[in-house]
Amino acid sequence: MPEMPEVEVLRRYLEPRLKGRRIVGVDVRRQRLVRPTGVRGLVEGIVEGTFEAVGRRGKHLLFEVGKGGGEVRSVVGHLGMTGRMYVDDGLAALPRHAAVVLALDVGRFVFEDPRQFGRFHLDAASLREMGPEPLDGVWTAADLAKGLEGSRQAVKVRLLDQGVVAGVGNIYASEALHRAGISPGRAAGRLKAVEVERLWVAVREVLSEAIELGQRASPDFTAGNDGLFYFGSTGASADVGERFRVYDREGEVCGRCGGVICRRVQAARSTFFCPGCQK
DNA sequence: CACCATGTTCCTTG
DNA sequence: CCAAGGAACATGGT
Repeated sequence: MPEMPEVEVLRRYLEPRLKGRRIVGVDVRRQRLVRPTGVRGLVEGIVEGTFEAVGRRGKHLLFEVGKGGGEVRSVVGHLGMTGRMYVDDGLAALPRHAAVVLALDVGRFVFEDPRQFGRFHLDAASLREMGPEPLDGVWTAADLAKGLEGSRQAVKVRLLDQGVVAGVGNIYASEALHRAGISPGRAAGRLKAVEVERLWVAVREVLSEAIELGQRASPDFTAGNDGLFYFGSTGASADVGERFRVYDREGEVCGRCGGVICRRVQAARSTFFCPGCQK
């Protein structure tokens, strides 16, 4: 469930449930997810530590674990495509693809990930080349212009580069371009200033509205259920149909211009757009 | 069986 | 150097 809005909603769910909890056991059940730190490094780094905060950087979660004496270790968590995290009372059976399970002084933290593209490690290097946060009040349209200028890459592909702006993924890239009325195949460096401005507004709106929707959806984080998930799940599924204006809507009518929504492939990912109102 | 999937990295080719 | 395309990772849904 991974783009920035879903990660942020998850962060808001996790932080109050983890803050102050002590880690009494670390059970790594899928070793590939703790690379490059490794099982021993992770266990030694956080066991007997206490969660002090849960932050976020782009699509990464940052678990601040205090080890006493003022020492703090940052666990970097990434959901990949299919990762989920929740806190429960530890009584239910673990999901089939449980990857990392933390026994807490009260309750249990579970990270599961069927495809195992996610990460849970102590390596901060993965955060270093990340671009600005889109909603932190610091990122400006001029910053976006700087990220696009000189690039002949398609603007849709450019938006997926986490160094341009952190947290935009395949769904919200399509959504933002539709909202801005910009065709996804345009060369990034050839957008006019007014178009960059529209895109900047659209990125921020699309992301912040998704966070609000996720907050309203009263997520149910039981083991087999994830109310934040995009499709086909229980929980917020009633809202899902209205969430996206173009994503996964090939052949449907565009709500803005009445045209037909198209799908094309860019950088081996599906892009959805309306040729009628995206120029 | 075929094809698709919210992410990221690596490799090859032009 | 840049851009694009493909494969890889591993599993599940339709």
